[in-house]
Amino acid sequence: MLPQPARDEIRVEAVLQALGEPVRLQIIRALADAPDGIACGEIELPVTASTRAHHLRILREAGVLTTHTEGTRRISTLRRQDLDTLYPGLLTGILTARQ
Amino acid sequence: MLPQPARDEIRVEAVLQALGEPVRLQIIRALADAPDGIACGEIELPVTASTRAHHLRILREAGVLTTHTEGTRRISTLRRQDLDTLYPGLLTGILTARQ
DNA sequence: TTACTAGTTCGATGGAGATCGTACTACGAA
DNA sequence: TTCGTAGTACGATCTCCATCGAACTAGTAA
Repeated sequence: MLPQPARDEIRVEAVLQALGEPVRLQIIRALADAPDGIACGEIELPVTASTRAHHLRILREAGVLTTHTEGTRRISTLRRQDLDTLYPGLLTGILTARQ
Repeated sequence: MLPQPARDEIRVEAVLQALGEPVRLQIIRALADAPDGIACGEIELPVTASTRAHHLRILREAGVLTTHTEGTRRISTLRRQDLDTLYPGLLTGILTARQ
């Protein structure tokens, strides 16, 4: 598992800043549809692989998602329980807002 | 009342981007403590008046707060009901996260 | 009128960060 | 081993935006 903040190290400023970017919001929505996680490359995004890796790092370091390795692939999963515990309703509020 | 988006014009991207900035989050927290609104100048912020006005405009145009004029003062209020309707739990999630 | 106060707008600046290409690592298959 | 694939790290660039000072508007008071 790649380095990430513990639940009590997650700061709401970092979470909101991480979510306030269109590409990263797209990633979050893709992850929300994949409860068992998804490989980075499988998310359709209008950016190159290196930019994608950059955004995933931001999200991971903010505590929004967790990443573990399976062979050459890296599976990312929403830290839904941690976020729901810290900020009840936040994630749901964002995800249900999908038009 | 200053120009602001109607409830159905509020976009979650704009809201999250507006909230993902430390000074603006500080403003939101001050507003949350003042249900009847508060004059911009009364919020303690580590920025000049013009920067303050800039942030308030961002928040207003995103649909997070509403502003009306009382004499020379501009009173800002959280659009709590609109936000709760659109993104139930989001605001509460953020505000209860205050350390 | 004049003066003061509250706040906005404008233009400029500086810094942060989104983006990319390239080089790199790590794993799996042939 | 060699090759291909998945993904990351680094350095450079470029755009966005937070910030400021200065000028401006509008209301209030003397």
